Amino acid sequence: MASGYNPAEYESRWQQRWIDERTYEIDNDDPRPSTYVLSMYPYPSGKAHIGHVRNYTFGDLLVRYRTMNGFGVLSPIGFDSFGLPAENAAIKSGEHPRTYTDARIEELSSSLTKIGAVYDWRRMVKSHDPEYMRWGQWIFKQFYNAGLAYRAEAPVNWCPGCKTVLANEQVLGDGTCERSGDLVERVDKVQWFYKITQYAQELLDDLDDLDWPKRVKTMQTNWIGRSEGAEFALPIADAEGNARTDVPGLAVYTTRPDTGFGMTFAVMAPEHERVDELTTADNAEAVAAFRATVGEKSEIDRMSTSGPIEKRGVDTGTKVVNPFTGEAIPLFLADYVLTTYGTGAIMAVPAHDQRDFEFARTFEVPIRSVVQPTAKWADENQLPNAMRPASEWPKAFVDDGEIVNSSNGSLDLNGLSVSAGVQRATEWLESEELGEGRVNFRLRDWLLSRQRFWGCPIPIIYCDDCGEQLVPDDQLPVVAPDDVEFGADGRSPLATHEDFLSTTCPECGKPATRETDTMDTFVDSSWYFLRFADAFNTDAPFTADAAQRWLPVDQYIGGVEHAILHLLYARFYTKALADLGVAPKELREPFKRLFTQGMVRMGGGKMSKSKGNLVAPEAIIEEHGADALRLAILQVKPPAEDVDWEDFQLDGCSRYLGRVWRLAASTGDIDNKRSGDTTNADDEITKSTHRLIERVTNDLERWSYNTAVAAYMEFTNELYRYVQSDGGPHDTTLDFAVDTLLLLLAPPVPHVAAELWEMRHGTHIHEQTWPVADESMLTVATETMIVQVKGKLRDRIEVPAEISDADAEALALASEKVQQFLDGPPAKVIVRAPKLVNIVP
RNA sequence: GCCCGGGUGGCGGAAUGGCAGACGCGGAGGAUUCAAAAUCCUCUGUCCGAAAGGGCGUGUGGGUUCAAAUCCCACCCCGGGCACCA
Repeated sequence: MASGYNPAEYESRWQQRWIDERTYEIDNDDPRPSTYVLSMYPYPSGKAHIGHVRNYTFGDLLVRYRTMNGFGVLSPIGFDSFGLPAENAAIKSGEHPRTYTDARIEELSSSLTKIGAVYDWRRMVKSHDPEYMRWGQWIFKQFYNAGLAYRAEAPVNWCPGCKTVLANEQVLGDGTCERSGDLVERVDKVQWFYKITQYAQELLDDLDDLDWPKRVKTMQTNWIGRSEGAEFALPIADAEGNARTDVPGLAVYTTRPDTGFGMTFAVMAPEHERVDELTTADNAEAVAAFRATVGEKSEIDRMSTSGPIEKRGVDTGTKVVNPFTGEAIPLFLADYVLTTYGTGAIMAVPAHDQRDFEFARTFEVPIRSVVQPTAKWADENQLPNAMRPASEWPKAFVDDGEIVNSSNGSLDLNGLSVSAGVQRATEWLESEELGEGRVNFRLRDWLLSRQRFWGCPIPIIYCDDCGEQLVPDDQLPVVAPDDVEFGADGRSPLATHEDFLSTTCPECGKPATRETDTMDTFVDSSWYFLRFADAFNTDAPFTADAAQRWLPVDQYIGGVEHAILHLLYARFYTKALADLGVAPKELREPFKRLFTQGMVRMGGGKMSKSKGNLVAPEAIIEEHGADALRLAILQVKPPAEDVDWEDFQLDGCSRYLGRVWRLAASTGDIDNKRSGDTTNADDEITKSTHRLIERVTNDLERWSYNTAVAAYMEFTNELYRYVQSDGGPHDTTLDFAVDTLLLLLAPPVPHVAAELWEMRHGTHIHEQTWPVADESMLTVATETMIVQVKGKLRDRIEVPAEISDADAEALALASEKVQQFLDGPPAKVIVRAPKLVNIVP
């Protein structure tokens, strides 16, 4: 036997060879069919932890597999290198974020190399690279000129910990900042926005054609939140309850115009712009008091339903007219109506909306049923008689039912279903010129400005005379100065840096000031995958031709935590760039296929730097080798699932690679090898080899890496038995089996496969072609036919693979074991030759 | 509350209507060795049985089917997302 498996001897040597020999560098004129495999570029936090290793192992396996399949694979890597941690480090230590970040990139790059991941490093993109910033700012300008970037005052999310505003997408469900965990405050501020809402419908529609995990698509669908309904005006009532014509009505939005006859009050958001106008003198004091309490509340308090409901609304004293019934109804303010959605005012139908129901109960507004509850619903709610008045219901009836009590001189909804009622009521509103059908989205525009230093500056200059001006192209990139001091107060030093601030107006040449806000780092990650396609271009962010050559990304790999942040923004950017003619017109989506891998946990919890439970791969690689670590990652669990570090089986994987090593390194020394004609046993090995090719190829294609590892192990076990068998192995049969195994192992464990292949052949395994199974070798001579009696296994019989149904049935019925369970001729026999016969007595 | 996943040995998991538990970990036994490590081989769901063999078994309860971990209905539990969005 050859010397043992010793990865330390050769792993770094192969890593260096892949770089020196430019094995995975690829040019845009490469003649091979192209494919683009991309793992989400990492935030450079320093040395890799085991979670990184898992993510980048999956991508690397695919790059190597596709390369062996004859593709010219674009496999780039970059770093999402702007962001708060570098700035926080600067505040703490005084080290400039750039030097800090460059050092972290160095560490992470080195880690990636040590796990055997291969990239075209020439194409590296770093967010903080001035050349990348130049084009990022240039793109901002195109968006600005197209009306897709604008500045506006709006209620925004302010994180007191990060001292910056956040996008809606960065505020967690509990109202805290996704980064610092601080409670986010709502403040009015002038900020920069991208008009992502312009693409809401397309972002929704195009999800259909993406080969993405269903749950990610669902999350985006929910986030975009399309709803169909009607927008119409409630006339303001005069003292007699008649509609005034001298003031415009109050616009409301509803998805249930079918329940218009059940509207017994209306509600405005406390921040609604017409509150003062529509409050009576008598109620002004109460309204002012109410608005003050709402203003004090945090978003969380406001969202919680635990507070006393009587504190959550106030009567304006004004009445509006329900256009369906002609009745004058009260107008309230309530904190459950949001100013940012729809028109900021609603028609309230307490019988058929739970929030309206609770509000009406407290404020003693009539509850009028206009949809007949179903008997089932009445039953579930202990209402023996569904006809009881709605005021006695325990809750609102919101399901489909038959519309009742709903007619006036020109509209009759009675007897219709909810959906038919919605349609008829909308048509009526339109014909009466009261309103129209309308689609609303939950999605808001993307707030992109950040009051931070370590980000890409927004290329805007403010001039007292000329107003907002774009920085001219020849002055790009706008780069933050180096001579800055980070104070302990956490504010961006940009805002107070005189040399940075003062500039001249590009229009009139007079003194002017720069915008000091920087862009959200999600802007940087919204087009880096396009830059990779043309990374050396100094005249443009990329050419449409280069983008056409590589995009969309054929396989994108990353964490599900980006489902509605990065993955939505990148889709918007791609669509906008295509419409602006920067990217190819046809490029509507950036990522054709998406795979979301699970994360690595520790002790059941998330691994994180702050918890101090990161597992560093270095020590593991030293002890077991990078290949064993990669194999353990693949073997332990399906790649889409979260995994606990405790479940990794490094010893087992190490042991397995040792078995492969001894088998492949020693086949020349086996002394009982035969030549010449092959025996049945030899032919079975050859067939198994072909079956392995088939199995592994299928498993790699369907991301079933854990079963692929099982297949390697099973086959290796079979080869061990074969080598040790009485007859001994046949020389070419064994060589074929071992060589094939090595080829199939090359993507998951690239170093050991390369080393063994070179020992055996003197060539480079990663330049070999992926083996193809011979169809004719996948057939077997005999099958084990299972015989069931009434679905229970009673016997197994070896039968020829091409046995007829009749023969199979006869054989099964003749079985002694089967006979024991039969007392007479069977009632029915199901035959699926050659796999199964099921006898029903 | 709504929307997605998921629930299988001591553990990670396999099985896309047809032999439940592949493969690995852990465990037991054996070979090799002066001994050990390493390595190699065998066994390992559960109950009854000396064995042959048989019963039971994929969260729970029903159903469809010759046949269900797999499909359908109801429920329980775990994980994730969204959540006053009118």
